[in-house]
Amino acid sequence: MAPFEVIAEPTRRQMLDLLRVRERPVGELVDVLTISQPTASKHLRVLRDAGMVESRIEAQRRIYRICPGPLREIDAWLAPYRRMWSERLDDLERHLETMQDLPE
Amino acid sequence: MAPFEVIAEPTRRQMLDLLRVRERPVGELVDVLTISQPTASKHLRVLRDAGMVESRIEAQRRIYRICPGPLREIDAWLAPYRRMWSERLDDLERHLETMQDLPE
DNA sequence: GCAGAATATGCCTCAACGAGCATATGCCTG
DNA sequence: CAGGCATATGCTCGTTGAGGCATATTCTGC
Repeated sequence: MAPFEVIAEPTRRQMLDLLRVRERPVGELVDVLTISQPTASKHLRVLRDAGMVESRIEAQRRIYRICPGPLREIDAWLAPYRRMWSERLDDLERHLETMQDLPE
Repeated sequence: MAPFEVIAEPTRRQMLDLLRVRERPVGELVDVLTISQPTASKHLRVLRDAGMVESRIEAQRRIYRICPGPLREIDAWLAPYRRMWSERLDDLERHLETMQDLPE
């Protein structure tokens, strides 16, 4: 599944947001997000297949941690648009300067 | 439709990429992307409802142009992860410096 | 080895989405 | 105002994805 589709799912974004803070076992994600355990496992499967998380085994638990790498593809696609905001911001700044020079 | 779901569709991302360069009529998007005209119109509808494009009428044509605003939501979500790459890059740099200090 | 905890998987159902096709709408020209 | 061009919409169908539930798997401690 492509990175863009992976993060289209709100629950998966929340999972990444939680794992970004610190690594966590599945049960903790289930508790915090109040979702069923199978649902959590399936979303984690998708995230793992997409290379966005890794899991480590600790006793009966699987501790998941984030791998932000694949998100760079999204960031790369977004980059040109980010420049557009900056340009528009520059336009705004110039406009404000003009307003200062020529107060109506 | 949420911005994340809108850009999950490859054709819609291509449309945005084309409109980012310059505004274009529907027919041009149809030709460049080699998709059917109804398909193009439907995707443009989704993009318009999401506030990512605007259309202007010129004779029988509708000229579409980009409105990058809603993409900022995606960029905002992505920002913390972008910081993670920077940190890792810093780690790599420190590691390389250490290698220089202690060549094995 | 067994009971139980933690997680993964399989199967089913339902809803949503995208494409194709036909058709409607709007506008311009002769 | 008729005919044609450009675009939008409606309908249908096939596919996909997410959740619920039951069950399989794996590990631990006794």
